[in-house]
Amino acid sequence: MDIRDIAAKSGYGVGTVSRVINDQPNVSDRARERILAVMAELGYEPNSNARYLKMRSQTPVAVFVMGVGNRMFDDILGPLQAALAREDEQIVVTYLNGDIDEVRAAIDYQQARHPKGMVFLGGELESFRASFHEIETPSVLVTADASQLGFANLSSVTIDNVAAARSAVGHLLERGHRRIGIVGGNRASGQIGELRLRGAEQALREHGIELDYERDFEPCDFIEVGGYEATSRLLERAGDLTAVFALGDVVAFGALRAIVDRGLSVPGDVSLVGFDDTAFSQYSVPRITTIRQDAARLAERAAQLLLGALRDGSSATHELVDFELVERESVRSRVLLAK
Amino acid sequence: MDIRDIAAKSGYGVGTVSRVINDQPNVSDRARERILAVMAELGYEPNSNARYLKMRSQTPVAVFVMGVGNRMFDDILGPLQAALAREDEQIVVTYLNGDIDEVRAAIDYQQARHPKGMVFLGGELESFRASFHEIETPSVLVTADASQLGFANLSSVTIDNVAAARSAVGHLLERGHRRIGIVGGNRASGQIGELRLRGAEQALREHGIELDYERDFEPCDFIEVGGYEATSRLLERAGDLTAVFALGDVVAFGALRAIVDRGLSVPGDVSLVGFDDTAFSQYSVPRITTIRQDAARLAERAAQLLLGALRDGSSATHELVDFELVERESVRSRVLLAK
DNA sequence: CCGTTGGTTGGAAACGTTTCCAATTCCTGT
DNA sequence: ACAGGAATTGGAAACGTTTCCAACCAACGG
Repeated sequence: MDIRDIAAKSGYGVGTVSRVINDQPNVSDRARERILAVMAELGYEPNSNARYLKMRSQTPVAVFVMGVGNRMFDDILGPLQAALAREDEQIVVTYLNGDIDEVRAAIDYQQARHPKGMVFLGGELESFRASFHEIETPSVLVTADASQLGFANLSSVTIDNVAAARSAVGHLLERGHRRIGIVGGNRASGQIGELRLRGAEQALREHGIELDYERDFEPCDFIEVGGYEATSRLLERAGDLTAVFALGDVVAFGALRAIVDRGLSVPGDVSLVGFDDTAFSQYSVPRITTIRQDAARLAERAAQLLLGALRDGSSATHELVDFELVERESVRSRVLLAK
Repeated sequence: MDIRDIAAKSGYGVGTVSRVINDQPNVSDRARERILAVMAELGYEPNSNARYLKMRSQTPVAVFVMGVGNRMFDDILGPLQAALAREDEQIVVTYLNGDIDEVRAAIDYQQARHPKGMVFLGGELESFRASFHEIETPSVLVTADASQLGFANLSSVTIDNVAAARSAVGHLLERGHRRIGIVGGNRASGQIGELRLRGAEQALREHGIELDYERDFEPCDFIEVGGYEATSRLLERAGDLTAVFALGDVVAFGALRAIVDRGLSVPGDVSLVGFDDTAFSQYSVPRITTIRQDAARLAERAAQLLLGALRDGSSATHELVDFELVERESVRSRVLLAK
């Protein structure tokens, strides 16, 4: 069934029918009413391919989730989809784990279909420096800072990861901790781990401590098992740690387990701070002190930025949203002994 | 840039170019080679809208996730997308929470775009009985049993939820528990909660216990906060419970917190069994005894079923995959006193 | 040398829309 | 009653493919 069938049956021309479909002006109420009635009667649905072909509008917005298993991204995805759906934009999601070639292939594949827009959640973007500069499709990075990466053509939404990590580690330092280990982040997770690490380093330095990467830092993927194994290794070689800062809640969750499995208690023996404020840290035993970044808000802003670019062609922007340290039960104060 | 540009530049006709693009026979090697070269040189990408328009093939596979926040679904989504991507099928995801009208609107919306296929994760399908019978688009239900729901036209993949729940509660009973509370499941979560509840009921009955729905059961959404609140209420009114069976791991995670917040210990005072085997139960403190259903396998089978219907028009099937009770640390045996 | 066969090839038609332009109708003020 | 403008309308062209059919060519057997 065709737009022509509707035209014929309603007694109007295809042009008029098309105008009705697209809610355009210059259609008499009588015509609109009649056409709508016929469409309803025949159960007509416009063919989206023909439509998109003509309008040279494109396939849906492509979303890349780089880091399967990072619950934080799952929390962002729902609100993102909802916000975009409100404006009638679909998303096509591609889940990727770190492997660079796989990521590149996936991006090429999606680019080839000329998506209207693109959204990147997490991931290591550095190695796409070359190709990313040429992206003209409206795109937004969530959870990574496009301007810092040097992509002037891409928008982005993040919290200030450096400041947030600094406040997390600062919290530990204020509570008297001096031997602080750090877990999480690696090449595949890219900038985000790096920034948080840098923030941690700064906080330590402000207290006159130089981070020993070999001993007190252990990288890992943002998944539970990564956090578990990394923390086990860390504790193995640096048994005197009194606190651990996990670069993500998923990691923290694994870390908590690892600490307990060594027969230590949180926060009794080791204090723990996470990052993201996912359900993990809210409901685990003990509840984990963490940095809240509001997934819904991040998603909402990302959607607005993308929509802006889509609709008005507004240019690339970097946007910061607030974070907050939320104190829970996983940090214990240490009395500092006089030296 | 056009297929015509390629034709012109290569010196062949558009028909031949099209045949090359689609890997069809009846093209000389010389022609194929030349055309491929020109395509590469010009960086040509066929327009998928024009293509689909002509081929009357359709938009991507639509996936509905009914129950935002149920981590089990997040675990399925990645592998599902990967399996489909291997066969060059895209998915567009819609996240929904329970509200029936919202769900109906979303399904209508997607149906109108004539997706190639549809996949439903979870959700309450009962109220779609009327409309679901008319679905001709190849579709598969993951986590719900189409045949039991009476949808002969839809495929589905599940574990045997009844048997699994029975073995979970059976496990508790064997360990000497007699006062067992149940949390999770509600109208919006549909069949899945019902089936598990039924399994639990059976196990109890086999031990001569009749489930008191008013006292020992508390429904809730499959999210952490739901589990927390439901369990709090349950414990409030039935303080003598020695074990809790949560109908999903997310719920179990909230339940664990609720139990601890009442000053009770798991498994010291109250034993806990979950369902799904997500990362929650694997890494929480204590680790939670649960029913493993293999998300990757579920996803893989769902993809195959859908692909089968897409490619060979194979008809709707219901498939069962294995489950397994995995014993961890959240259940303690009770010595039964002689009565 | 010619009719036949089978593999190549070109090009027109069709897919179902939107958009533009010209034509028509309807008002309005005089 | 009529000119002039605005609102409405119809229809052709275009979007970028695939597909079908007719045409071509080379090889081959008689």
